[in-house]
Amino acid sequence: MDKIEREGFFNRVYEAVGQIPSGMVATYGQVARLVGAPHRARYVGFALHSNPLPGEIPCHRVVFADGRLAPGFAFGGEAAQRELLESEGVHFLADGRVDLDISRWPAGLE
DNA sequence: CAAGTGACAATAA
DNA sequence: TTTATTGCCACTT
Repeated sequence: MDKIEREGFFNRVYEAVGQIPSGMVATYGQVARLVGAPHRARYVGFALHSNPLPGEIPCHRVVFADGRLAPGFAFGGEAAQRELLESEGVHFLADGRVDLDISRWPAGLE
């Protein structure tokens, strides 16, 4: 937890996302806050896109504040992501959104 | 060096 | 209620 701060705020995002357990999802804003960037939500997603670090960064576990996914993700679409998250054990709403009420990773953060 | 861009979030209409 | 716009701040060109 000390070596992470190299020069990239990105690396912190990677760490935070990498700590998301299966069956859980974190929102960009939450990850941003965890890395110490309450208003850098945009950049959190940018970090994942810029440097996917395949295998180290479960981007599919990161969703919008509404529990929604990006309108044109990379895995093949939001639908593919839904399947993937369901496979992890994440609950979904009828609206196609993640059930942040239970699948929210920083449970108890507040 | 300056301007543009971007997997979001919050507020306004 | 949903849709549109603005603001954020670091990285890219």
